[in-house]
This record gives sequence, C-alpha cells and structure tokens, in this order.
Amino acid sequence: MTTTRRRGGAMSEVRRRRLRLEISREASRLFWEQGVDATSGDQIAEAVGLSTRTIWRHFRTKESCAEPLVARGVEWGMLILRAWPPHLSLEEHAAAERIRHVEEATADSVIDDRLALGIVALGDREPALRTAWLMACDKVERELAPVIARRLGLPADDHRVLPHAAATGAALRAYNEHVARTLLSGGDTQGLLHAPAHLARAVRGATGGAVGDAIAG
Amino acid sequence: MTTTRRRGGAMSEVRRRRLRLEISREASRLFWEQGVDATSGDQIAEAVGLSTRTIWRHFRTKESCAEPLVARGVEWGMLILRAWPPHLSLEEHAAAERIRHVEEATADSVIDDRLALGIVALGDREPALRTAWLMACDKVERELAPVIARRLGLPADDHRVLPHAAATGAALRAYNEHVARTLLSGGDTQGLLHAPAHLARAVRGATGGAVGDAIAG
DNA sequence: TGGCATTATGGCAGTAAGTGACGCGCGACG
DNA sequence: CGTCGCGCGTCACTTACTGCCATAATGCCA
Repeated sequence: MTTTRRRGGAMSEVRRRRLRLEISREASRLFWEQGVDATSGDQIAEAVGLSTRTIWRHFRTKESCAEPLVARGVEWGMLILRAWPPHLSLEEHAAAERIRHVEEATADSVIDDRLALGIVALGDREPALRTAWLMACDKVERELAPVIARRLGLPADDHRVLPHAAATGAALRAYNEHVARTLLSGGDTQGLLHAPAHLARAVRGATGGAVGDAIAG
Repeated sequence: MTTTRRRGGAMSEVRRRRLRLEISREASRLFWEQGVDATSGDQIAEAVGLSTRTIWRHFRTKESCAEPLVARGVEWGMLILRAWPPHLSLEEHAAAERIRHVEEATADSVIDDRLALGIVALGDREPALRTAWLMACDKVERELAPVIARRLGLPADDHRVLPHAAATGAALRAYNEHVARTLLSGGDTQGLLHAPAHLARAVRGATGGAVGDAIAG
C-alpha cells in the first residue's frame, strides 16, 4: 500500500513545492528590486528559466507568486507551535527552537528570510503584496486550529478554538510585521534576540493565557 | 464657514462613499448570484448604470468592488468599539448598541448585512473574495490601534497596543465568519442573540483581559 | 532495459482586466 | 455670462491570464 498515491509521471509533492518556492524566490526578488507593477510575468519566467505559460500553471496571479517565500516567515512560527511538546512552556520551547533554527541556517536560508521580511514590509505600500502576505497568514491560521485544539484537548471545531487560532495567528502576524519594520528601518537587530519571549508573550496574551503554559501530567 | 473644504465642482467625500457603496452593492450581488469569474466589469457597470471606465476609477480591481459592502460587517464592530464610553464594560455597551442597531435597521440595511455575510461566507471557496474580506479586516485593524491605545491610556505606537489591535481584529473577524457560516448553513439565528456577549468575550480573551472592563474613575 | 501511461511543459491565439488620453457636460464662482 | 474644475464617457492600448494542442519528461511495469 502506498500512502502517497501518484500515478504515471506525476510530479512529486516535494518537487512541486520546491519549484513553487524557486519561482517565488525570483518573483519576490524582482518585486523587491523594481516593484510589483514594473515586474511582468515574462520577466519572472525568464528569471527562473521557465516559459510564461508554466508560471501561470503554478500560480493563479502575479502577486501570489510571492506567497510561498513570504509564508516561510510565519511558517517558522507554525513549525514551533506544531512541534511544541506538552510538557514545555512556550517560552522554553520557542527559545530552544530558535537556537536550532539559527544553527541550521544556511546562507540561502538567511537570504530567503531577509527577502521574505522585505516583501512583508513592502506590503505597507503595495496592496498587491499585502494581500499575498494576508493570504499566507490566513493559510497558517487555518492550520493553527487543529494544533491549538490538540493543545487544549478540545475538538478542532469547538467554538472556543477558532478565536484562539485567529488571535494566535494575528499575534504571529503582528510580530512578523514588527520585525519586518524594524529590520527595514535601519534595524535594531539586537532586540530580536528576545524574539522567543516576545512571541510567547504575544500568543499567551492573545489567547487569554489559555495557550502558553506547560501542560501538567 | 464650510468644514468640508471642496473647491469647484469637487465631489464631496460622503458622495464618493455613497457611490462606492452603490457599486459595491451591485457587484456583490452579481458575485453572489453567478460567481466572481462569471461576473465581468462591464456587467457591474451596466448594473449600476455607469460606464466601465468609471468603475475602474473607483476601484483598482474587480474583487475590491466587494470591499465597501463587506467592510460594513466589521464596521459594525468598529463603531461599537469606537463609541465605547470608558465607564461601561464591553458587554453592557455592545448589548445597548446592538439594540440600537436593530431598532434603526431599515429594509435596505438588512439586505446589505445579509449580502455582506454571504460574500464573507463565499470567501471560503473564492480566493478573490477572501482577499477582499481580509483587506477589509486589515483596514479595520489599523483603525483599531488608536482606539485601543486610547482605551488603555497608551500611545498609539506602543509595542503592547499593536498585538492587542491585531488580536481584537482577529476576534472580530472570526466572529463575523462564524456568523456568516451559521447563517448560510441553514442558520440557527437564535444563537445570534448572544452576539454582544460572544463578541465581548472574544475581545476580552484576545487581549488577555486588558480590554473589556469598565474603566474606573 | 524498453514500452506505456500519465503528466508537466511550451507556443500560440484569444479573452478580459485595467490604463492613458482626450473631449464633453455640469455645477460653482466671480 | 464666461471660464474653471472636475466627474464621466469613449476609444485605443497594454498585459495578466486561459484553452488548446503538440511534445518532452517522468514513473510504473514487464
């Protein structure tokens, strides 16, 4: 029995994701360098070495090309929350994960992170990019619900879970936007060392303290 | 002395808003009846009795035509929070405002509300409408910051205010989406009577209890 | 290893969203 | 009563995006 059911010469899911990310990288870079309006689909296609037609097969709109890269910013927070063991407080876990993240960082991943934050910051002026960012956050928020539900020992569609997920997503988003702004405006990168604490406090605050503590037992 | 300073035959701001709302009404109705993709700019223009060119003068994209109407859903919550007197708890104030809102409702406003919720619900399937909804909420959230700042007696750009604004906005959004879903799926409208309490509890929870109580003194 | 099925891709023509330019009409003001 | 400012319509134009068909690439199975 195969868990991943793909027939014929179908592209593997991981490969598809890689390709989308690659397109996203080039598109985001162009958006950053010359603005969204000044960047055409043809340019993106040429930059990534594909035909324009193929770009539109992988992305519905030009702006959405930025989503995968931009999503990695919040994805980092998502990974933390997903891998959050019950017996740890959020502060402890986030701090540990941050160290691991920094240790595992490659030159490329650093560039990606920087570029993603740039796009987020650019969203202040470019509505098109703002929607891409909001959509990415929206996607994260939807994935957040089951994670929080499991944390609280509630069914995923419980009416108390969704507001918590929304608030947590908002906290994550606000935090990322804050980082993006500070980084872009000359950047006091020193303050970013307290990231885990800030993030944990924001989530804790956003969920009224319901999400944050270690779970006994 | 004229407070609204307009020279020549300039369109007043209120008139401009009215026109945008009118366009939004027709566009949203068409989106609802036949889907976004099946609705062309020409159709919207014809429905509202303007030229297509004028539609694009008032809205940058087709989907954004839905924003003004859809924004009224959250705007209701915004109005409540904006007019929230310090000496009342959120529950008390929201309950009073809801009564007023129901009393002042006209046939048209009821239709508008219904249509707006329909568009919100439709956003689950139509990404284009989802972005419109998210943008509307985003706008509300930005306006929320100063309101919350004033409530807490903090400067608007305080680092504690923005997460609260984001979380409150998310709570508002989640609540509206919940209402939209229930209303669309056959609708237990009975439960909506507790709207003020739910909304207040959501905001309270989203801000860690910092926003919700009456302010003494 | 080699055929087969399935899918990703490229090229091209077509649709429709969105823009710039120009002229008209209308209401405001002297 | 002229003329000024501005919203609106018309038309030509650019470009994001889609269908369609041919072809190359890939995984499965003998």
